[in-house]
Amino acid sequence: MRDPEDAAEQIAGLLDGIVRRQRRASREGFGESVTHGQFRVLRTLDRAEQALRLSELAAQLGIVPRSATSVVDDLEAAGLVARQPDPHDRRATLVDLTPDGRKILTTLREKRRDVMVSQLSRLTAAEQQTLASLLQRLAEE
Amino acid sequence: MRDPEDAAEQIAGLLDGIVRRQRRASREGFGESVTHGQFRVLRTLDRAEQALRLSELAAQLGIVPRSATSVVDDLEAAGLVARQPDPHDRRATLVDLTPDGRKILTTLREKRRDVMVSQLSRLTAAEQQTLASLLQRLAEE
DNA sequence: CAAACATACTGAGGTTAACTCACTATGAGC
DNA sequence: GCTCATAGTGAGTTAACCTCAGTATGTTTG
Repeated sequence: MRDPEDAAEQIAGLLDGIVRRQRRASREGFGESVTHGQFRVLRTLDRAEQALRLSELAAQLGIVPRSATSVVDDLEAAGLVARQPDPHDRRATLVDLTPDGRKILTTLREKRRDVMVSQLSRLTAAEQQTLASLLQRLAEE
Repeated sequence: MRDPEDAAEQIAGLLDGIVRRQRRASREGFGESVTHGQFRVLRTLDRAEQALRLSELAAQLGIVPRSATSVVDDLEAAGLVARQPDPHDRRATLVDLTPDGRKILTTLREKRRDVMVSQLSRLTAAEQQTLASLLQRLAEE
């Protein structure tokens, strides 16, 4: 066989394929409501449990601040997040979930979980646990 | 109440983050030469070990044929793949790697492997093996 | 065997999720 | 008070997808 893919190559390819499929399924599942990128913002804000500066939000998402501005624009127009000035720094704006945003996030999480279930059900609970912890270590900074 | 992410949610998020980071690193690593999408085409053709119809290529990539056309256009312009008419069906075109394409693929694989090494080195060889096999099962149709 | 249907590719144009570069407003250090 | 750094955004670009419609060719069938 020609030049077999080594472990790194193979894992990279598998990750890529799985995420690709999962992403597509999410898009269908989410329907018109919210894009994947918007979902990531909602989830990040929820996890923060407080309003975040736009730049801090961007950092947590791993994107540049300018990109976060656009996503927040759309979410704000949809009434799912709100901007407010940072009282301590007039350059900064704080972004937080609105009640509507919080509500829709719950729904989306359920949909996304449903989407993953068909794939994940091929693994036992113990295997899922193992997978999660391995991925966790991969994901660390 | 804030409903901790269950296993599916958590795994989905981790996969997403890892691939995002890996993709960005690849982009930097690949430099000007070839995009991620183009790399996927080269890899698929190489794995096939023969020329593929454009539609078959698209199917293996999990994209619609129209999208494959564009990637192949660019790769052909760069001299990394070649189109030739299918002798058995004048509607179809066969796509195959050129020697240049094959050569660059080797280089790219090395770069991509390097990119993953820093992440993957956090796992032992045995853990990498486990991870690969779990992902393999997730990735099955 | 011609009409109807199916398949293979591509032109035109749109979307998502990023990016850079350059700008304004504000804050901080000397 | 001047200089430099930081926060956000306008303008414009890119990659990687998508759909819809069109042309050319193959397949089936009445």
